Amino acid sequence: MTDEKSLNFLEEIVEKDLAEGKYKTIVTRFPPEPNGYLHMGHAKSICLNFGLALKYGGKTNLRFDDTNPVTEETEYVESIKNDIRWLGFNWAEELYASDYFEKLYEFAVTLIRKGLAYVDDSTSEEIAKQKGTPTTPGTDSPYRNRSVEENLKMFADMRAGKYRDGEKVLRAKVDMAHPNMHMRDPLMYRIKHAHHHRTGDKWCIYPMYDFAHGQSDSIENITHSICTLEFIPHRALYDWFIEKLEIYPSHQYEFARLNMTYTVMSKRKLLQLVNEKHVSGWDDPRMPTLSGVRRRGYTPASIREFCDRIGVAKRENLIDVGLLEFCVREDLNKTAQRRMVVFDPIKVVITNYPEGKIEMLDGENNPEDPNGGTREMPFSREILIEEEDFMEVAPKKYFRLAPGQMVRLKSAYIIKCDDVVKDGSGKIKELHCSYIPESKSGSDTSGINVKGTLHWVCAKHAVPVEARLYERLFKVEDLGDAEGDFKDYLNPDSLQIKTVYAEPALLKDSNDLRFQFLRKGYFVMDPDSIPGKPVFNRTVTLKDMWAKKN
RNA sequence: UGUCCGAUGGUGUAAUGGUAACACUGCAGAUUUUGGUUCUGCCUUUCAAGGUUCGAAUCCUUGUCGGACAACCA
Repeated sequence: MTDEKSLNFLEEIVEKDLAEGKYKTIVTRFPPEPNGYLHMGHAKSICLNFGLALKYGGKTNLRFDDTNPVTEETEYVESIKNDIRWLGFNWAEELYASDYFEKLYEFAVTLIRKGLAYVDDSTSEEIAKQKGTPTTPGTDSPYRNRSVEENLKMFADMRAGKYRDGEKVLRAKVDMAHPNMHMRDPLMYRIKHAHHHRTGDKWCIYPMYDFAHGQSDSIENITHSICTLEFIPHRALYDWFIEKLEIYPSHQYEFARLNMTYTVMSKRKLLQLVNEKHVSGWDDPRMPTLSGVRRRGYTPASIREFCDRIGVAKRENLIDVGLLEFCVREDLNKTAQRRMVVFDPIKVVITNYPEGKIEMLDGENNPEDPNGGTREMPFSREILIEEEDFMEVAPKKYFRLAPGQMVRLKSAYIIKCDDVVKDGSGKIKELHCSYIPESKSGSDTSGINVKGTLHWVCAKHAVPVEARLYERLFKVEDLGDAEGDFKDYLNPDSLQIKTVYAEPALLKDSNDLRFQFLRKGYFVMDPDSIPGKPVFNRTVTLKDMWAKKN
């Protein structure tokens, strides 16, 4: 292989570390907090962490960062595991920060003994005031110089439940004048008499992120701890705890999180959309959650490809959602079986076709796949075509049906439009056409060349199906840039539901749930489907040069 | 008005002192029983000013712009 792909900056670091013998093998981790559903931003992180280990022969742990019992639930643990597996990755070990609570407690005691941590009675408001501001130094807490013995005793009492929530905290003793706000005596432990999804009521003190994450990495011998840019200022603290504790030195590296056009990518905002019922749930096909894009019909391969194409760097970015759509079209074009479905039907009567005759025609399942096989579709005197495929007065480059004009019916015959039948109000009721018997698809001896090919369904055999057509959730490209409430920019037309008419094979001999509705887009069957009432979600439309120009 | 991070076509990402490239988008054309796919071509790029150097997107200085940081969240 000569198609050497250039390395991203993290791959460069890993290769350098490996080459220098710093590590024999690398260990990464994916550390979600089980307080919400995974989204495309997580997919980027998952592909990065698991991808790195896969590429360099290391391993990746799944570690739930469950240090805040108030917001975390087992339900989320299950959905997260499910999403990672769906994406196609396997973790080496399933771990929890809460597994380390006892160890973390010991670490805290160690720091107290070293005079590097103290129990503070200040209220949260007082502590906030002590912190100062980014441009002015903080001030020491009046409790900063308690004796080691007193701190040890009080910390033990905190654990023993002798205090109420918020009454005391454990703080690291670093430097209240540090230019980095995170180094101004950060909190290590807070009191929360809350039930934890794994440890139950065993604990009433819980470590903060900064006192849990790095140490958890260290315990697991994580070599490369990869997180997003906003943790850059935390790195000094991450290193400080590891240094003072003299434990395995994991290292933190930061990359820029994923932003996509026309959507939001924060758990908080996504939760809001769910709670305020702007969408049907976390798995609403318009959501950028993994459960949402899965239901929308995106394939794991297309998402992995997307994550590969967007790259990894440290600069802020806003990825065009069109790239995601490109990736799924690229995948589905090769794999999805073709079916014909008419959305806005207009009846065509083929006047020279025998009444009562039904012919079974063969149609390719997938022209991109030579082994894709064929399916049968009924053809008769009355068929349905798309309303927009006929124009009474056609512009110059219109290849579709118009009075006197000929088109090919896909996998069937060439027809010519002879008559437009209207009702009393002048509305078109049906089209009268004649077909060319010797133009049958596959054995065409007519010698006629037509420019346009239309999809169609047999009127008698058409199966009504519910189609859910999705557009972008928001009206503006860059939500980060938009003034005011992001919900003001919701696209009111992001979901359109309509009854459409499908060829019978859509519901019969199909062993896959993903299809290309010819000339319409890629669709996937929705779990809302019940026997006799199928529902299909539009994953993405086909590229349509004609529509774009008109 | 502090510390830290960043700045390359419309959007992303490369080029690691030696001809600024790849993908997506856009535009034009060819092929096509999907106005799809495929193929071809084109458009468009180094934040600014100084400096180092034979040579700078890359190194140095200053500036400009964007972002992060003051939750008992992660």
